[in-house]
Amino acid sequence: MMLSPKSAYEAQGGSPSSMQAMTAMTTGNSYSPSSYTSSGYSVTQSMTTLGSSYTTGMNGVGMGTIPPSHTSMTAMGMNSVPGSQLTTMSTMGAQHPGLANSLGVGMAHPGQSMSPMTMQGSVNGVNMNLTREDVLNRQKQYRRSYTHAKPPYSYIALITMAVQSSPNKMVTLSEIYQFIMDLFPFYRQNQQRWQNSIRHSLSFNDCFVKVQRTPDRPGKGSYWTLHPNAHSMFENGCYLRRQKRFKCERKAAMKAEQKAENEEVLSGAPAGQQPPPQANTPVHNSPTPESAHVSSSPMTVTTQTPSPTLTQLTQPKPLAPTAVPVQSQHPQDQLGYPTRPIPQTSPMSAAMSMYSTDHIKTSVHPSFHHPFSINSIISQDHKLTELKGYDPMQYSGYASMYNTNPSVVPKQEMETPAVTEPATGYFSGYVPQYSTTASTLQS
DNA sequence: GCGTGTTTAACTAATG
DNA sequence: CATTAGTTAAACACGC
Repeated sequence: MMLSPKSAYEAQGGSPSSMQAMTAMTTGNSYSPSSYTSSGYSVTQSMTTLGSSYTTGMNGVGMGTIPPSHTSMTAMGMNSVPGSQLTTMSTMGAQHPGLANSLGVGMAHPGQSMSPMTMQGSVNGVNMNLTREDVLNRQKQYRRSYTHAKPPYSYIALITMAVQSSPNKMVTLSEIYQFIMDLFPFYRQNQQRWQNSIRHSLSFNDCFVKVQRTPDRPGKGSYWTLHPNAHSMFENGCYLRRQKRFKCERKAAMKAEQKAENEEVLSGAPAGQQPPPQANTPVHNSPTPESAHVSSSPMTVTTQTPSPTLTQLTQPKPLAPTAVPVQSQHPQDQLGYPTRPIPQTSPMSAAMSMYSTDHIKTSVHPSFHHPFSINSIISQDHKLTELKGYDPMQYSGYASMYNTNPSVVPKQEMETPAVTEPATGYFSGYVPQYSTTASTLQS
C-alpha cells in the first residue's frame, strides 16, 4: 500500500477537521456508537455531559464513520513518527485525548486511583475485566501517546494562541514557533514542514497583520499581530475550523486590481472596469494605513459576520480579576486600531479565552454559547486551573487544553505547580521563552 | 547560509 | 457536487 505524504501525515495525528466531525457527532442528545475495537481495546462507559446522556466508545466517536483505510493508514503512519507510541490508541483517540477526557471517558492517569472495576473494557467486542496493572500500563501508553498526537487546532488557531498569549499581543515568527513547540510536543518534530505552513498562514490570511520593527527595536523578522476584526473569526463557537475565512476585501480588491493591471500590461488590452473598492461593502472604523507601520496597506476590513463596532471595541468589557488594561504599546495602537483591554493571562488561559466565546457573547451574540465549544467543556474547570497554577506540560500533553478537571488530573501533578503565579497574574505555570522580548517591548 | 516572508499549486476534508 | 478552509510542498526574494 502506497502512502502519500499527506496520508502519512494524517496518520500521525489527523486533522483538525476530524475533530470537528467528532464534535458534530456528539451534538446529538443521545449518542451510542458502537464500541471501538480496531486496536483490540475499547472501553464502554456511560457518561453525562452538558446535560446530555451519552454512551460512548473510547473516543466518544462512532468509529464506524472512519473508513477502514484510515485505520490501516494510521497503523502505518505510527511507525513513521519517531517516538510515537500510538500503538493502542484509535485514530480519533490519539488526536483528541483531551476531548475524550473532558467528556468523562475512562481516561485515568498514572497515580490516579481507579479501581479495575471502574474500567471495564472489551476486546473485539468481548468484555473483559482489566487488572489494575493492565489499566495502569494502558494509561501510561495513552499518556505517552498524547504527547505526540497532533493537536486538533489549525495553524491559524495556533498562531492566534501565540499572539493572544503575548503580553503585547504581537509576536515574532520565531516566538510563534517556540510557543507552539513549548505547548505541543507534537510540533517538536518535522519542524520544516509545519513551520513552512505557519509562514504560509501568516502571509496568506488577512487576519494576521505584520507589524514592522521600529529602529529602536532591531532584530530579525517582523512582529505579527491579529487584525482587530479577526477576533470573531471563530464566531461559530467551534474553534477548530472557521466557517468563514477572515477576508480583508479591500486588500483583495487591490490585489485583483493589481492583477488586472498586470494582465493589461501583458495583453495590451484595457483591463475591465474595476469597481471602486468598498463599493458595496461596509466600511468599518479602520485604521488608516498611513498611520501604521504595517506592510499590508489596505486595512479596511469587512467580514461576513457582524463585526464589533467601534464603540464595542473601545468599550471596556468587564475584566477578570487578573486582567490588566492594555498599555499604549499595544500593537493595535501602533496600527491605529481602536483598542480594547485584553486580559493578561497565561498562554493556556489565553488559548482558552481565545477559544472562549466571551467577546462574542458580549459584542456580537449576547446569548451565544456553543454547547460544544471548548469553552463550554472546560469553562467550569478553567478558572480553577488558573488558580491552581496548573502546568499543562507536566501533564505531558494538551489534554488539559480541553479538560483540567481536578478529578481527572493526577493529584500529584496538581499539587506541584511549576511556577508560582506572578503578581501580574500573567500566568500560572507556563513561562513563555519570549517573555524577554515581550518585556523589552514594554520598555 | 539561514531565517523570514510571499506566492503558487495541489491536495484533502468539511460544508452547503 | 461545488465551494471553501486548511495543509503541505516548493520556488523565490530579501536581508542579516
